[in-house]
Amino acid sequence: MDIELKHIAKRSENLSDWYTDVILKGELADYAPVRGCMVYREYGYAIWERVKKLLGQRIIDAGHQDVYYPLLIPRSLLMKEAEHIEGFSPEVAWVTIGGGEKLAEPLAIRPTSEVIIGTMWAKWIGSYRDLPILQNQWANVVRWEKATRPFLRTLEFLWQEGHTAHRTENEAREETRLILDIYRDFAVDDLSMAMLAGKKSDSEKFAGAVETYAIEGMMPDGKALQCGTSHFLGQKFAKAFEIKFLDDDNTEKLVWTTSWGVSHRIVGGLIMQHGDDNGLILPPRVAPVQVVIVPILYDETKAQVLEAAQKLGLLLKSHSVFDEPLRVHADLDETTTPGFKFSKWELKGVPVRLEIGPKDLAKSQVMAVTRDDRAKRTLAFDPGAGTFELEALTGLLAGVQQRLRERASQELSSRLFKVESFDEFKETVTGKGFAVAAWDGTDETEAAVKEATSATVRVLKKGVTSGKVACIYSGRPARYIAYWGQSY
RNA sequence: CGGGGUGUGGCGCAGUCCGGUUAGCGCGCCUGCUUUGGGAGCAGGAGGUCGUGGGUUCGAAUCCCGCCACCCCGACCA
Repeated sequence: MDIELKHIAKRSENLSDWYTDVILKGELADYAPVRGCMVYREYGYAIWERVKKLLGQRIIDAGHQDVYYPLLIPRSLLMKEAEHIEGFSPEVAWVTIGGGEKLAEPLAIRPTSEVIIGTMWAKWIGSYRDLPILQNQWANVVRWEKATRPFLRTLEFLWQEGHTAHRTENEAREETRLILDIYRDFAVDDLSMAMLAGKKSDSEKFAGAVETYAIEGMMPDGKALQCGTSHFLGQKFAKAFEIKFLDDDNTEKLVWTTSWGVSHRIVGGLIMQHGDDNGLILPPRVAPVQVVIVPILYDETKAQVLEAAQKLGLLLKSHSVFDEPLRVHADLDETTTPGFKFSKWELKGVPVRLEIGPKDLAKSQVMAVTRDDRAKRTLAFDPGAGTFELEALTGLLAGVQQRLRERASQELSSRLFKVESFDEFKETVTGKGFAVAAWDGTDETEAAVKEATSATVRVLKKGVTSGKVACIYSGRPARYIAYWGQSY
C-alpha cells in the first residue's frame, strides 16, 4: 500500500531538504535564537548520549580516563603555538568583558583544548614515570563558522577530545593510529556506517599537527564528510608549552603528544547514510528507542490489548540486547491512530515495531516490522504465561544492524571511482563520489585541483607509489594514490 | 564573508508589484460525537498586528533605509 508522505521531502530527490525535515520533524533538534546554534531536543540528545556511551567505552577500554578542563582560555596561552593560532584565530570567539569590566587579557572560548591542557601537563609531568598521560574530555567548543547546518557545522558543538602525552615518538605515533582504528570500528560496528580511514594531506592537517589521520564517510549526494580526526602532534606543543620530563638516562626530554576528536557531526553523517524517504533509520546499537510497541485499539477489545501491550513492554524492558537492557517504548496514546504512530516512529528511525491488536491477541502473537526493509513477521507472545520470543527479537535487531552496515559498505564501494583522466576526475567529484587518483604530492597541485573542482584530497591511500604512475592533474610522477572528493 | 532568496497564528503559504474597513487559506491545536491493522471523519472553537528598529504618509504586511535570522551557491572549517 502506498504511503502518503506529505510531511517530509524525499531523500531520493532532495537530500538537503530531507535532512532538515527529519531533524526538525523527527524532533532531534531545533534552531536556537542564536545564529548558527542548535538545541538538542530529547531524541537528538539521546542519540548523542548513545554515541558518548559507545565511543566513550571504547576510549576507556583503551586505557584513557575522562577529565574536564575550563571553557575559557587566556589569550596568551592560545598565542604560544604559531601554527595553531594561525589556523584557529579566524574562528575564535573572545570574552572581553567580565563582571562589567573590561578584562586585562581577553579570554578565548575554547575552539579546542590543546593549549590549556599542555599548560597543565607542563606542571604535572616531571619524570618518565608520569607518562603516558591518556586523557579524554567530553565538552563543547565554539568555532565562529560562516555558514552553519544542524549537526554538520554549528558555532557551538559537542565533541569528545582526547589528549595524550608519551615518552617516545613511536609510542605517540602508535596512539594516533590506535585511535583512528577505534574511530573506524566505532563508526562501522556501532553506527553501521562506511568509512575510509587514512592520512590527510598537509593542507588538510590540523593546525599545529605533524600528521593528521581521519575517517571520512560518503554521503548520498556524493560529498564526503570528515567524521573523526586523530593527530600526531610531534613535539610542537611540547616545545611551545615546555612539557618536559626527566628520562631514565637522567636527561631532560620533550614529550610527544597526540590529540583526536569526534564531534556531533558524526550524528549528521549517521542520519544521511541511513535514512530513506520515510525518515531516519537508526542502527539498533545507537537507537534511543530500539523497539516501539503500537497497540491496535478497538472499543470492545481496548482493555485487553492495552494490558497486553503494557505487559509486553515490561517483559521486554527486562531483556538484554547487545549486552544492554533493551530500550523499548510502548506507545499507548489513545488519541492517535495506529497509522499515525507507524509514520511517526518510522520518521524517528526506530528499528523494530511490534504491533499488537485483537487478531494478534487471539493468536497469541505480535506483528514485528523491521524499519529498514519493512519486512513483517509474527512473533509468539502469550500475555497470560508471560512468554515472548525474545531471541527472535534480538535476531531482528541484529539483522537491522547488519543490513545497514552492508548497505553502507556497498554504497561506499559503488562511490569509489578509479579515474585515469582529469575529465573523468571532474565528473566523479561533482556529485558521484570519491575519485581514486594519483597525486604528485605537491601543495600546488592540490590547490589547483581545488580551484578547478572544489575537490581536495580527503585521505591518502596507504603506501607510496613507485613513481611510474602519472599525477591526474600535473602529469608528473605520482607520490600517492589519493581519495579525492568534495566535502561538507 | 561575497552573490541570490526568504521572513505573515505552532507549521506551510496567499496577500506586497499598484498603501485604504474587522489580514485570508490549508495543516496542526482545543471540545464533542463517530473512528482506530498505514498519517481518520464531521461539527463547533481558540489562536496572528505581519522578523526587528526607524522613516515616508491622513493611513503601512504592502513604499524607503538599517539590523537580525534562516535557506541556496561560493569561499572558510570538525
